Amino acid sequence: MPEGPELHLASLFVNRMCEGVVFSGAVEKSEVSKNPEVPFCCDAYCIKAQSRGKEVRLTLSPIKSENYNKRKVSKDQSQQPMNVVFRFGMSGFFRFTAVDDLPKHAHLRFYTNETPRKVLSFVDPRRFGSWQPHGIWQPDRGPCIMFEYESFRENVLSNLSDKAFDRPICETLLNQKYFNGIGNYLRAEILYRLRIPPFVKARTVLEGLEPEDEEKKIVKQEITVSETADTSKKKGIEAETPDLLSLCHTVPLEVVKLGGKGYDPEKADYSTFQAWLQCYCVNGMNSLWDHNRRTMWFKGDPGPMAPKGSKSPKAKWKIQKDDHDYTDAKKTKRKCIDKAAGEKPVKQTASKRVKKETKTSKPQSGSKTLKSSNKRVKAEPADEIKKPKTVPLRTRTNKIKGQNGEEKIKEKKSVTCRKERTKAKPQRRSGGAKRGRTR
DNA sequence: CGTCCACGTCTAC
DNA sequence: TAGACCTGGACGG
Repeated sequence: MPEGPELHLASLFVNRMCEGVVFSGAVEKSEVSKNPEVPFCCDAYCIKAQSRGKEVRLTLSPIKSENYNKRKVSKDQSQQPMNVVFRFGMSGFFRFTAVDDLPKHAHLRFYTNETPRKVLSFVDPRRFGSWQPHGIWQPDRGPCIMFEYESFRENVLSNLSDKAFDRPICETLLNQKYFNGIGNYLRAEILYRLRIPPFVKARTVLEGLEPEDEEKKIVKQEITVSETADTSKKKGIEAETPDLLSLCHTVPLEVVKLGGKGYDPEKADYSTFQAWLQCYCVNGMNSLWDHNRRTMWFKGDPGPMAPKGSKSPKAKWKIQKDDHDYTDAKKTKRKCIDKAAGEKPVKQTASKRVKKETKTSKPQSGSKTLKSSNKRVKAEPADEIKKPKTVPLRTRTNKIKGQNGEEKIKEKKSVTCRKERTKAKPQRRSGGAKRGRTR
């Protein structure tokens, strides 16, 4: 769930689920996690959450009450609240379940004092996420794009001489020192709204923007289009087009407004988010790897700083957007991709990506299948449903798969590129081997 | 069964 | 500017 909106939704989730709930005992960490233990233990405490950009902070507060902690009242050094700051990596999220339903990959757990007990878990399958006990907002991260808009804007515009702005705008947008909360799907959606070519120098795009941004009332932008149009007519004021920094604020807030649904293909209503996406993973859009080999989705011209010979990664699961068939759009599907890919991909992107050492590590926490293994209902009529649950959008009728198959066109070409993944073989065995590095 | 890809940092050459 | 760090889903053979 990891971009600003998802982190914020996670904080809302925690506050909603934990309101009035009393937690008790020690905080428990999974065996496999390399993150630090959280040295907090209390007979009765509550949990509150707050988000800032791509971080979430939980505050564990001992409950003062004669009912709780009575025996140690004398202990003047009564426990103080503790902050734990989380980063979600690529796959982190919070869950609140019965103890018996502890999710797989629940790496940090807070237990309630109920009976039966329940547990708030930080779940993180890939373990790229992290937490810091006694944590503070990471100092190098800038103001939150959603909830510290004015200082965010100020921070960017007063530092345009920083070499961070020498890079293509799409890469600078991932720099958390200036865009705390923007991630890969947001950069695509934001640039797409303004049709800004992603590989144009960031400074070029940003210089000239007004520091204040006073005239455009952010609130106004949340009104429906028609309404806005109306208003501007009445007042005779031309509704100003939001600039890039304004969209860095409002676009993420749109996702927050979608509610429980952010980027999370596992959720049942993932389709709501999918329907919201206009560019990221949308069929018909172009994509290229940026200089960090992150996929940049865009439409039209990539811009002058596009990595030469960059390939367009093969996207499976592209979203089909036929619904509103405004004019063109549609029919272009896939052709764009071919084009990008076709531009003589100069395999140069060297290779790398070896790995795959099948480690022997066992599924740490319990076996997923245990208890209610039947979770997956599989109600659908087997035979030919194709699994891609992620493609619920209508129109999957004909094309879909077939279109993917289209790769056959230049397949040989792509094949050659792929091929060169030679090199290194897994060294190091799994498990305990590495493990050094603290913090 | 093997390959590729994924919402993000981190840190060694 | 490359990997490293991880698991798992979608696909291809």
